Amino acid sequence: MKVLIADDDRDLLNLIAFTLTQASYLVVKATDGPAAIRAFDEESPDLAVLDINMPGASGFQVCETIRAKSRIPIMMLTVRGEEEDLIRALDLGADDYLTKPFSPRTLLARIKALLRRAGLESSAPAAAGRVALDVQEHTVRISGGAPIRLTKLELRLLQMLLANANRTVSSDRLLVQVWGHRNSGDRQLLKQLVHRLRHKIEADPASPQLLQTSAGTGYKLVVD
Amino acid sequence: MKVLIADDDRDLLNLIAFTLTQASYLVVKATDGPAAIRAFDEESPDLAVLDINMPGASGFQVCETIRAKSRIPIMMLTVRGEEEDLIRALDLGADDYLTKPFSPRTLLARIKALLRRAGLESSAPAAAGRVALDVQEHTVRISGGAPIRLTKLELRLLQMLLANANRTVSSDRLLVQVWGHRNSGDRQLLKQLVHRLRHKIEADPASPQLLQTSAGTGYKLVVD
DNA sequence: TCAACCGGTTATATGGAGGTAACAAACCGG
DNA sequence: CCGGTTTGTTACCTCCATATAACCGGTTGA
Repeated sequence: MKVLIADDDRDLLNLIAFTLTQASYLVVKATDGPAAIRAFDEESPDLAVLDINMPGASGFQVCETIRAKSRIPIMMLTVRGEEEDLIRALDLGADDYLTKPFSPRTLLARIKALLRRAGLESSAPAAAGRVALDVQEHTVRISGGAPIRLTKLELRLLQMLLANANRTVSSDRLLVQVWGHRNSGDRQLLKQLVHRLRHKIEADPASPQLLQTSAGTGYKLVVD
Repeated sequence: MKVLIADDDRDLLNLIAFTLTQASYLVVKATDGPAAIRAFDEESPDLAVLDINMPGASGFQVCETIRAKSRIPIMMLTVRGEEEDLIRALDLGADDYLTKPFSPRTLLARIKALLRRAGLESSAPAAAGRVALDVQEHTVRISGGAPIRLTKLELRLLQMLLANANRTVSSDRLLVQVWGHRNSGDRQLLKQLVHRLRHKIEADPASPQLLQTSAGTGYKLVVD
């Protein structure tokens, strides 16, 4: 689990980095807005912690930029007494905020909560019905069969479908969740991915039992 | 395994000492800064636990003094709400911190973690299945064969993999654990290290039985 | 009826990840 | 200071996941 932290206060940055590292997160640091955006592009973190007051681009701009490309959870940091900032931050798509000063432990707890909410929680081996997903090993087992190895994208897709087991997920949502950006014009990618995944997990890929199509909307994972 | 504890609160000191003694550590006690430094010089402990607020020299000074002479793991104790202290402590080279109040059990767990990280773990020579690691001697034995000498990095890599035997460990995590910092862009180092280690421990390095790669994720040690 | 659209399939190009080798730099004990 | 070992760096190769494109059949609605 990789976390991007952006704050121009180097001491605070290091303290946060240390705390998260101890909790076995991977940390990517940035001390100003442009660096944060660069780090986001290069490292593709799973979560971002952004200070609002930073030189270069403000936390707002960083938040907006990231949101334009990705749906990862974003937590904003602000100083007490500037609550109106928060409204703007949440408008721009931030998921949570924390008011300085805060204890490292608090930050850690909130980060865990965010990740849990985003369904990215590291440990939990997600499972529903006959589909058992092992995120760490990148494998699925269907009806207790042999583990099937999945690629990164296949795993993401299954994660999303599994999180909404037995319910249709729209193609647009899947595109955003799996690829992070992409306009919904890019359906070809999803078609391909579904096709490949079916060949891996379906007994008869021509008539899918698990990964079914919901015509005109999207796909659903039927787990019984 | 010898542990130095410095805290001016005698009750807490005794509680910690008792806990550690029960866990079969040797304990050296000090109730102020100068005593702590003296004890360090005379007893050469393997790890130090330092309260930040102490009469005489503060925990900071003690930390600095010890760091100037030694690389033993240092854990700082502080009271809740003084997080800025931690920044300074970590700057001075402390390895971990704990906020009072804490449970003895927590302290013990963190101490063990520190020792493990430093490769000083007292407990049983790490082993799982056919892989037996002797951390002191920097050697492995595979299926009871002859001991194989390992370099520092090889040892650490193997330690990490052994600690998660039969489970995939992500490349990013391995990089952080083995090299300590590093941007995760530096996968080449890991590739090389894996390559070298395979040539040492695998019967046929071209088709690894022990140190297997999990494509797109990382590596795992299969010990059966 | 037919054109537009949707979903499935196949084929091919491309880029990144991992393996290997060779070499350079740093380290270390004598 | 020397020689060997360990670690870091660069380059190249291969393979596979992903991206891109084209084609097919079915459905729908003008």
